[in-house]
This record gives sequence, structure tokens and C-alpha cells, in this order.
Amino acid sequence: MRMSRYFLPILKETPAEAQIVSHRLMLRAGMIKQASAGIYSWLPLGFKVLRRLEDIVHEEQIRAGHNPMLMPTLQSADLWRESGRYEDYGEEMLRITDRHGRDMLYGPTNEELITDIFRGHVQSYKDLPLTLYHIQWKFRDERRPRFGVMRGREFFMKDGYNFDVSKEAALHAYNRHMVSYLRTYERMGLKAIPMRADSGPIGGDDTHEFLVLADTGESEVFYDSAILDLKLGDRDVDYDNWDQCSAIKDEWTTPYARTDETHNEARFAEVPEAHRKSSRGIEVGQIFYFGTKYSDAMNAKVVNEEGAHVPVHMGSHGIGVSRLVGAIIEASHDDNGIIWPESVAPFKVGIVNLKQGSEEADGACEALYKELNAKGLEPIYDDRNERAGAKFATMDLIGIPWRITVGPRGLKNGVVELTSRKTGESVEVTPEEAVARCEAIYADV
RNA sequence: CGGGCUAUAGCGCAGUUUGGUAGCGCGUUCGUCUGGGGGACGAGAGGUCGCAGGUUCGAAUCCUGCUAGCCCGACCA
Repeated sequence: MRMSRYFLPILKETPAEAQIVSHRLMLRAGMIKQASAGIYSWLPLGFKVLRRLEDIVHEEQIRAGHNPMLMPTLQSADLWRESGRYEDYGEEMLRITDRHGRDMLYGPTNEELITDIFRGHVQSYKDLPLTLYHIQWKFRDERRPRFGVMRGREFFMKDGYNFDVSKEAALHAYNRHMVSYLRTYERMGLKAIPMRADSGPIGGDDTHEFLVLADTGESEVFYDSAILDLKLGDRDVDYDNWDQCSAIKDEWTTPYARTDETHNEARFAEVPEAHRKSSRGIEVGQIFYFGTKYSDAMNAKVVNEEGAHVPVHMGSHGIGVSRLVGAIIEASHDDNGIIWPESVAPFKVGIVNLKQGSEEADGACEALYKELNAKGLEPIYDDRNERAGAKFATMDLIGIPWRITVGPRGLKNGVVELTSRKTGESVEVTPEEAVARCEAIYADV
């Protein structure tokens, strides 16, 4: 993409409404524009990051054997009356009446809808296990939206639902989700810690939230710092292997890690003092096992091996995709702007032309641009007629992980400069070498 | 939902106390110079002062009502 043709309305000054750093940077980098309280338009740069996260979530869900689908944003109130939640959910649910006077709602979650789909099409244990999920916009009419996309009213979320014939099978689904979530967050360059949590309005027995540590987090968290050293890495996971998933879950849930809601001082005191940490965290996902809560209420049964009709065991799992954009920025930025992890960066490499209009610099940049595009390294080429300072500041603000700086001074010696956004370190290399290095960097992202 | 506050050019703000022809910085347009960390100078464009009513010779400014948004708290992915 050429910056001269890209819609990137960056701001030098911080809009008054933004308080926390991710909100400020998203506005300044031209990623979002507020449409009304807690509701945002996603401008090209923000949309690109959002799609990247969505892609990663899809890839990891499919890897775990789950079925992508898409349910509507508007739902009929009837299903919610059946589960009893139409009354229970309260003011956070946006209720709408259509022209025929039918009660509708903008879905805050999809347990009812998915259970209805399930009961209409699945009758036998032979069709289980089954996990369906979608990534869709949700709406919760927060009393006080704030922090930009971190706590909006409209938000983009992956929510999935597993259906199993027994509690044991459903608990494997729970473990499988924990592993796939760990992998998802790790791919996004995040350290998200599973913490025992309260089940809230979803209900259920077993639940963990995933929290990213950041000073601006809404929750107070307490944990054993040993958990920070855990890494899934490239270990070979078989998502159908109950023992392996269970072992990985144990690995991550053995060190103490809880939010203030479930914090237990006595058990925390058993953690070695040097490892005892407390800080703040941003919740970026949650998994639940809730048994037969919805299948009982909505009569979702399957025939088991003995020929008996039994309510199906369920769980649900969510990842706040739009919120993650903010959470990643909270976890990865500096005074100059955003620092995208390579895996989620909207553009992989930035090209800065220091002398727009000069034959040598333009030619070298065009060649680099073409080569990077050919190799799928998605460059953003700052071809505007701006001064060097403005171009550097823009690249830093929008957080492009690697920058290739092309100027007459270097070209005289046949070199360009390759700079890491994260460390600020630069190396002078030939243009070919710069491309080769970028290719190597992104080969294993 | 309780408490506090704001609304003036695309963005950040002053002007409101004490009514009298709407200003500053950034951005933007044109020109000249400049050219490796948001450059300089010059010349422009851009605002029914959130909306509706009222008081007044005259309202951004005073009064009434509404709307939108922000902050703290309680609540939440």
C-alpha cells in the first residue's frame, strides 16, 4: 500500500475524549472513529488489525476441530423467554421492536440461538462431540462505556459452544478450548494468563478467564510469577487427546492465578514470596463449562449408547476480538506510539523514502516495494512529499514492526537502513539483504 | 443509575464572570526556501458558537427546556 493513497487520518494532538493509552493511540493512528458512545467505525488501519486477529482466531479454532458458522446479530425474544434470560439479562440487553410489534434483541451472546440450532438437527450421541462457533458483532448496553474499544457497547467477539454426551467429554472440550486459547493468544504476541473466575450471568461450575497484564486493566489480579515462564511454543498438540489437553491445562492452572473476585489469601500465601505478584489485568477471553443449564431449559437432548434421552452437556467460550486490539496496544507501546507484534501488524514492513522526487531514492523505493509485495511482506510505502521527521513519526505511531529507510546518503554506498520498531536498532544493509532479512523474520511468525 | 463536568473551524483550546461585528495553536490550500526525527517565511480558505425557545436595540456570553458526549463510582467480554 502506498501511503499517498491510503486513508490514514493520523492526529498530532490527542482527542479530549480519550483517557487510556490504547484509546489515544487508536484515535491518533487513525484506526477508529467514535460513532456514538461505545460504538466505533473501524477505519482502514484498525480494520486491518481487527481482521488479522479474526484470522488468527479462525485458524486456531479450525485447528482444534471446531466448526465456523455465522449467526445473526438480531434475535427473537422468544428463545430468550424459553431459557428464562429475557427477564434475567436486564438493561444491558438492547431490546428492539419490529414493525409487527415482535420483541427482538441485539444479541449480547448466543447460547439460546445455538441450542435451538442444535436441538433441531442433532439427535444422537454419534454426532458428538460437536463445537460450533462464530465471530460476530455483539451488543451490550453498558451503562458507562469507556476506554475506547476495550469497553464499548458494540464489540466483535468469537463465541463458541460445545455439545457433548457426558460431563467427562464436556470437560475435555473445556480443556481443549483452554489449550487452543493459549495458542491463540501466544500467536498474537500476548501473555494471557488463565485465571479461575466467577461465572456471572452465563452460569456454570467451571470457568477460567484469560487476562493480559497491563496497568490499565479493569481487574486486580494475583499470581505466581512462575506462570509467566510457561510457553506452548511449537509443541505438537493433538486436540483429540484427552490426556494431553488435560496435562497442558494442569500445567497452566497449577500455579496460583486469580482475579480479585476469586482471590484466596490463604492459598496465595503458600506461593513463595519472591513469586507472589499482584497487578492489573485486561480480560480478553473466558471459557465455561455449564453442564445442562440450557439443554434442560430448552429441551436439547440426544440419545446415548443405551438408547436413553439425555440432556446434552455444554460449555461456551469467548474471545473479545475487538477488545484485543486495545489490549495488545496496552501491552505493547511506547512514547512514540504502537508497537505491533509481527503476527498482528497491519503492515509487515514500512518503507520510508527520505527524498521523494529524487530519481535514485524513488527508484530504490519502488524496487523494494515491488519486491516486498511479491514476497507477501505487505509493505506500506510512505511516498508522501513529507520531511523525514514526519515520516518516521508516522511509522512509529502506527507501529509497523520493521522499517526500511531509503535516502541518498545510504544509496551512495549502496545501502538502506533496516530498523526495528521495538528496539530501535538499525543495521545498514543492501536493499536485497533488507528484503531477505524481513523474509526471514516473518518466516516463522 | 448516583455524583461531577463539557459542547465555539477537521483536532486541541481561549473568549462567557462584566452582552456590543468570533480568536489562537495544529491541520488544510497556494507560493518560496528547506530536506535523515512532526522545518521556516509569506498569502489564503474554513465557524447558523450542540438544538429549541425566551429576555434585550443587540446574545457564544443572561434565563428556561432539550440533546449529545466525557470523568469518578456502582456494574461489565
